[in-house]
Amino acid sequence: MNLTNSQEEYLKAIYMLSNNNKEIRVTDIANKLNITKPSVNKGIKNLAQIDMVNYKTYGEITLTDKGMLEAKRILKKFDVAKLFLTEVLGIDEKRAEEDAKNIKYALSSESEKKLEEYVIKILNLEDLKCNWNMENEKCRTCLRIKNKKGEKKC
Amino acid sequence: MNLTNSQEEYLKAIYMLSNNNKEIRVTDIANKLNITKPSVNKGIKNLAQIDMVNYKTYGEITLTDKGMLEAKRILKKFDVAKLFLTEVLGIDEKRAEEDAKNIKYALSSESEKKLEEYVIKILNLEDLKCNWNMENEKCRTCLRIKNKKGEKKC
DNA sequence: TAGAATTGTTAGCGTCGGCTAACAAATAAA
DNA sequence: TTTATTTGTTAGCCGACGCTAACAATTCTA
Repeated sequence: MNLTNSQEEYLKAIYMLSNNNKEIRVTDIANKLNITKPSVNKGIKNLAQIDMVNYKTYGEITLTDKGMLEAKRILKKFDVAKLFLTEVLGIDEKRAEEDAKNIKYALSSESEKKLEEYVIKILNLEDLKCNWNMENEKCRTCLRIKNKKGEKKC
Repeated sequence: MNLTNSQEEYLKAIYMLSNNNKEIRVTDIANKLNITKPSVNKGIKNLAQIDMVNYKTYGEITLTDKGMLEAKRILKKFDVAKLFLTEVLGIDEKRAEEDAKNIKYALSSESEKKLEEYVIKILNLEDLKCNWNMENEKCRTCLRIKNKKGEKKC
């Protein structure tokens, strides 16, 4: 498939926004990614061409099945990198998110797998199947509300 | 300064090649980075403009003082990332170098610092001031030949 | 429902960083 | 020293991905 980092960021943004149960608009993505609407427009058309998003002029933006799979793969990588940065290295969340965004693209799937195993081991977790969506305080997988004890998994 | 990843790779390549005590030519860099000579030519002219390398048409390519500082900073980051991947995660060297190349660019200096501290702690090292240059089997800092026991530092 | 505000699109620009094709300079060999 | 080989440069193309300016469609509101 080989998406660019920019394309991955679009898919990630759409996926995260899709938790809010409202139509996703160009403006939402532009705000989330801090880029202009024309850039988003171009990027989305681009992703529609490779069948990652459903989109037609002035229409709603949704992920295709293919796009959804990719988005989940991307988010997983991002989550693993962020978790490592925050929980293992002790980096603050803002900084960690910024770095994880780029690290996720740098990590081969092999390294990601190893990093995930490492994080699980070090933090004494059972697994990382469930990750918290920091966006809306729900787990991305099971959609339960994040508890107040700051637990890392469901 | 804010160099691009491509620019960092040029500086890193020049620095590593400069251990061989022979004139660095466009071809050397092209071979090392696996890109074409015209691309290198453009890249080097670019770096000369921002005073990172000394270069004039058909001439030798060397790092300026500024370029040397940057190169060392870049290599350090790369080394830390690679060491983490190989020694902590157990990733094979080829893969680790490929990933570290990109990770080094993704890491903020803050994350790099924390990662370095972490690697030092986990591997029970005193420090990372001396790193092996895997290219020519000499330590980048003290230039001693790598010993056969596979020691990680001088 | 008409006009204002918001949202979305198009066109075109600029930079980065590769590439090929073609040629020029330098070096090596006959 | 003349030719062949290697090395380096120039010109120009292309895709990715931002941007602004201008305009079009849609939606909100008075």
